[in-house]
Amino acid sequence: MNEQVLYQQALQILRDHGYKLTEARKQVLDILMSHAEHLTSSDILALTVKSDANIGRASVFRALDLFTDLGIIRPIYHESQSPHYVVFESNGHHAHLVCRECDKVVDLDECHLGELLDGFAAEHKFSLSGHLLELFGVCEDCSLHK
Amino acid sequence: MNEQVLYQQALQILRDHGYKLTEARKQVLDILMSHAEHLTSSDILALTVKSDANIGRASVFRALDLFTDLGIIRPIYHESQSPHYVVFESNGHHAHLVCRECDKVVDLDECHLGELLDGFAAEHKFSLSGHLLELFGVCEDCSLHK
DNA sequence: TCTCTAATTGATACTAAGTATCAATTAGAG
DNA sequence: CTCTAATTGATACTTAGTATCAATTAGAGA
Ligand SMILES: [Mn+2]
Ligand SMILES: [Mn+2]
Ligand SMILES: [Zn+2]
Ligand SMILES: [Zn+2]
Repeated sequence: MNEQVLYQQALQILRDHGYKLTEARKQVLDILMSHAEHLTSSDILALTVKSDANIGRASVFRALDLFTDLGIIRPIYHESQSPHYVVFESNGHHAHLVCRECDKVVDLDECHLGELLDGFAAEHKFSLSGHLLELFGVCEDCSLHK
Repeated sequence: MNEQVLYQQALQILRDHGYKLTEARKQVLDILMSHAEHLTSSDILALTVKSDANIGRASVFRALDLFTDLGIIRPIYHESQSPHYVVFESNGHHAHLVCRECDKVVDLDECHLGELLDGFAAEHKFSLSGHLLELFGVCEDCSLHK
């Protein structure tokens, strides 16, 4: 999906939840959306400071936490490094092939769960050994208690 | 699956890769296997020291890294806490329902990807908004280069 | 069972990711 | 334009995780 569209959608999510569209948040969003790679918080911090030296480190971490809470991004954890951030498509999908040897991460677009395991693995010449699937949503308790 | 079996399987994986079955590793493994919850590294460190005060902090972290490399466990990242560790079944499966409001995590046994999205969500009264699927294996390059 | 050594360990000091605090600034409602 | 609650940047701090290194040990081989 177009990064400009994702960026606008994210701004809308912030507005919808009553958060202010501050310079720091826009800068961090912009960096997240304009990098296809999975950036670490340190990467993001460095890039943000580089593009606007006035932005403080705490605000960058605060933005990442906020975007994560809002489901715009998600930290993932590969190796023992610090977390990398993944931008969700607006359909909330994100699928990876992760190599256990070299930690290469291949993004899978348009995942259709049914055919996934065999189909994508074959397509990318991966030999699979396992998977972790996380479904995000709202539980019954939380739906009721508000 | 039986925790005793998982424990023995893990020991076998260590042996198969030529790692020594040291007291520190066995203690950490034991704690991982005997707790169904998702423990953080701090939890695991505290429990290990509690059950054997001779074990050093570095060895606990080293064991977690090693087990992760070997695919026995996997760190997951919810909220901005430090990572929690997940023990993989021997089939390499692990699936969660994660509530975006309260961060509750529900384990899904026996996931069959096809029916998952709708079936499990309905069963657990979750309203889904997205998912992250990670397939682990070995990429073509790594298969060839060794 | 004993020997030998590479692998591993625990203790310790260190690094750096992430957080708490707080006075100063600002988005944006009215 | 005014006003104020939300947010910020600077800074100090906490703490998860790591690097180092001399001491110990698992377990292969004799
Ligand atoms: Mn990705
Ligand atoms: Mn689980
Ligand atoms: Zn690879
Ligand atoms: Zn909930």
